[in-house]
Amino acid sequence: MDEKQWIMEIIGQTDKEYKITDKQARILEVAIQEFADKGYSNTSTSEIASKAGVAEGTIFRHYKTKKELLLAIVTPTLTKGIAPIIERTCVKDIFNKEYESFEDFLRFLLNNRYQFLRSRAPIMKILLQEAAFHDEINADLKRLFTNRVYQEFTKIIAHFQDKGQLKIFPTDTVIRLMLTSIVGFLVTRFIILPGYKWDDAVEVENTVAFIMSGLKA
Amino acid sequence: MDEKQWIMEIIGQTDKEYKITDKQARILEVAIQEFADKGYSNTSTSEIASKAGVAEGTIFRHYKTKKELLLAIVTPTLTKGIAPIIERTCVKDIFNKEYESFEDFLRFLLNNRYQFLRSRAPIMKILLQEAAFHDEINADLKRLFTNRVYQEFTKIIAHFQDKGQLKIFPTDTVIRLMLTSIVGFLVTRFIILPGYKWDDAVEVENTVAFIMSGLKA
DNA sequence: CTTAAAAATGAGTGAGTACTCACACTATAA
DNA sequence: TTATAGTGTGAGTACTCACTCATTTTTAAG
Repeated sequence: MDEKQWIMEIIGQTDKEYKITDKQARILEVAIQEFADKGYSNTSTSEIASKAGVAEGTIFRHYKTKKELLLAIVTPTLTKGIAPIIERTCVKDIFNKEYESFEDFLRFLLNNRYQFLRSRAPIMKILLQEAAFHDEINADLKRLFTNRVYQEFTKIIAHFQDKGQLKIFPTDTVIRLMLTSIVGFLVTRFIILPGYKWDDAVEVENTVAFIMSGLKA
Repeated sequence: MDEKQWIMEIIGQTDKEYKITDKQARILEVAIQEFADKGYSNTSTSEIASKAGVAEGTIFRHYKTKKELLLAIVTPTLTKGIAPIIERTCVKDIFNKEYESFEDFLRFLLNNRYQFLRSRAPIMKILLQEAAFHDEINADLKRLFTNRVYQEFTKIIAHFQDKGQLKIFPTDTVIRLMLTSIVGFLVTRFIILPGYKWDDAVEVENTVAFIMSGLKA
């Protein structure tokens, strides 16, 4: 259920029954695997086809081009993944005063993103790699960041600065330092050194403590 | 002089006169540009040749394969860049007691790496992108990190923990938090948002302060 | 069963790829 | 001048790539 949750995001329907053949699922599975391992450009459609036990033409029945296959894999994790969860789950709760302290918010955010990435590390690797070269991905990424993440974070930081919990620092700098530590942790954990023996709970706690020391009033 | 310092690193000789033709220099220049802009796999040798105003055969006169050209570009920045400066400049000075405080060391390190990357951002982008897929690069990176950076940092941290300046945290965690903030700053500054209007001196100072808050005893 | 639509096939296509090689040019030194 | 070695050339080669399409197989409803 949890392991293949991404496939539902890619298909686009969670509840309704949606036609998806075994072969289509295998194409996606193999494509994600290979794109993450060897890179989009170094993976041929014929290779995806043979490893998925499918004819090459079958890929192009479902996806007009190879790039469309890439975007089908990457876009849901980008849009349904990054933006809404931060907005709805976190921000709403914060202003509903579920979180009394910035530290609680930070802890929730880090755990939440950790859980999200656990089952999507390969897709995220593809996303980070290819964002550099495909304008479609890059534009989406920048738009989502500035319209959602950045705006919401600005509000949250102002909120907790007003409550006297945070240093009065330039907002951009606070966001940079905070995201750098969070993203740095997640990227190190899931992409650079996924094999290292982490005690994840401890690392999360240390990271929260580290960020808080630098930002609290 | 400073802008094309990388070419000396690539040729391998700083002092001695070393034969390098105009065309060879143009090949390197164009290759770096294109690899950084569009990625190694998406850049063809014929394209490099035409943009450098050179016949395609000329590239293969100097570099047996396309990959050899990539490694020629990337290896010097990896070896002559990352490892020795940290080792010689920083570590030596630290144990010569030029740095009384961890904060001074941190400030020096950040400024030093900042200067280093300023003229090598495109090469560093290529390095980070391609390290994921080329074992030659990846192996070098891991070897240099564990044998140099990691070992030296371990000593330095122990040194300042003994002096009572640093929290007694697990060394691995301290290194992770510290490097995450440093690398995060440099990558954001030079690769993700090079066009953003940074006040670099201020950002360096804030980053040093942020790291120190989280690590000092 | 019949039948029609949907899914799947895989040989085929043309464009593009990294790389080669026989030849030409140029510079230096005898 | 001639000899030699390094540099440069670009048409040519074998191959791989993403993508097509006429055909076959599978699915599902009547």
